[in-house]
Amino acid sequence: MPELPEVETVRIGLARLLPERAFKAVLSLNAKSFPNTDADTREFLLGATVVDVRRRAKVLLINLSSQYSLVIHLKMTGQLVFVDSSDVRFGAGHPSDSLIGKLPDKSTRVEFTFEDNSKLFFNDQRKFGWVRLVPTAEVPNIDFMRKVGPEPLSADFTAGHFVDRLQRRKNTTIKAALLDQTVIAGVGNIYADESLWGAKIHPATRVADVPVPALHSLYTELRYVMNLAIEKGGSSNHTYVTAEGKKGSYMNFARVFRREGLACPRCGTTIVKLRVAGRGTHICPSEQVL
DNA sequence: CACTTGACCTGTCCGC
DNA sequence: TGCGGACAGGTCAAGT
Repeated sequence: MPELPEVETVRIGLARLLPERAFKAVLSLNAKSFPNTDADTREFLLGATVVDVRRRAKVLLINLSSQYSLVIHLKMTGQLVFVDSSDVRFGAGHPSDSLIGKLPDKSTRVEFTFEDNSKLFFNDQRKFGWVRLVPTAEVPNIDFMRKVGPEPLSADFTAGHFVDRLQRRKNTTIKAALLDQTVIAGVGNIYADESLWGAKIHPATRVADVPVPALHSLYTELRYVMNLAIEKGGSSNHTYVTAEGKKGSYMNFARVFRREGLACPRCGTTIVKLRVAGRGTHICPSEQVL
């Protein structure tokens, strides 16, 4: 799923497209994706306008004029795609790899319609993702929000904070610690592998056994790959698309992720895939050793 | 408390 | 072609 850079890319798109639009209708096609309780929806969603669109970790927050917020987690296969009113009616004229003009489809779980007849589709093949309507003041009290760690790209997040927080998980592997959302927010499988390759750390290394200078290098590499990925519109392996229904291009810049059998860009050794922390994991076996 | 594993779903790919 | 199993960008609950 969308990791921090993908969610941030969607946020940037929605922040450009949604503010000041007013909700006119909502259709929930899967109760687990959006448990639409008619009374609340009618009172706090319909007629409300979008104030702004924010992100915390991998969660999107669409703040409404009603003092409620749509809280959205895309999990593995979620998509939020905005379709303008002219495209809702005509659809054609878009590139064949664009979803615009093809929605709703069989993965559509929620369909929002605005007063001007433009639409926002929540698509999610695997149904792990969710949309909730929550009082804005209650958002910080959601379990996930209380437990989630600091934003790795924020200006005040230092290498010192990064090292301190990772070392709280000293007996697990460095990859499991990176993926733990309570340690650092927003890191997922792609950028864990990419940053560990950058810092030349084997993902299965016990946190306590990673030298502090290597953790400092990991901090720099993680911020580098995540910023680069945001610049490239995220990584599209399979289902991920931006709010405009377009794919991101970071996978063209990936050094190890999903590149097993290909050459390491630094030393030419063949990249291998293994399993660490229950996840598919990609490394250069010459440069990342236990 | 720290850590690991399976469950949640649908779709695709790979080997027989 | 069909069928079973493994796997896919994330989190939880339940287990040790």
